[in-house]
Amino acid sequence: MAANNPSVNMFDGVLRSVDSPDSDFSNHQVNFELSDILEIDNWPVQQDSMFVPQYSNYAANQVINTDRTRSYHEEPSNNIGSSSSERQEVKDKVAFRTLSQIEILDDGYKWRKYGKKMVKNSPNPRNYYRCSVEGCPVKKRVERDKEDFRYVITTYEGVHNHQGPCPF
DNA sequence: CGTTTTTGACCTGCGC
DNA sequence: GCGCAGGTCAAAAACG
Repeated sequence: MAANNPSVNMFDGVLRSVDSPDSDFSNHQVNFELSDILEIDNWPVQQDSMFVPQYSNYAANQVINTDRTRSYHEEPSNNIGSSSSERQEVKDKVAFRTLSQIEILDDGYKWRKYGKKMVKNSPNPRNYYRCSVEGCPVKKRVERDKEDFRYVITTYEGVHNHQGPCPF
């Protein structure tokens, strides 16, 4: 169901964090250093905050394609027997697809891998990462697209507790 | 020597 | 209730 046409539009979609105007993502915008190959002008500049990961580690001839936009909130369905429901805040879960050879996308944060799993219906494993900063609930899930091995599907979950360790 | 990766085991939700 | 599939833990190895 995923449109496998990698050579067409560079930026088919943009990742934006809904309902989080001052999400931690917003102050984490980084300009791409790949302006040679990326048509920045085609970037569909959207409203409020959008999250532009930092692809500084990419080779110069890599093609970035942020394709999918998905974000939803996990709302409390029914808390059975949970008296002190720790339903503190909504969980931002965003997933996007990136055309890249490498899967470790340096987005400025430090991640610690805590699991790997082979998923059914896909020959590729799925890697589970967690933000190295203690107390930070952000998790990240990286897997290759089963249709196109050239794509990497990254799923962020949660909002960072801390200021992003921006090395620049 | 501290931090991260690796990897199998364990846990849990869900469908049958 | 059981089995499968996805998600997490944790101990040991690997790494810088």
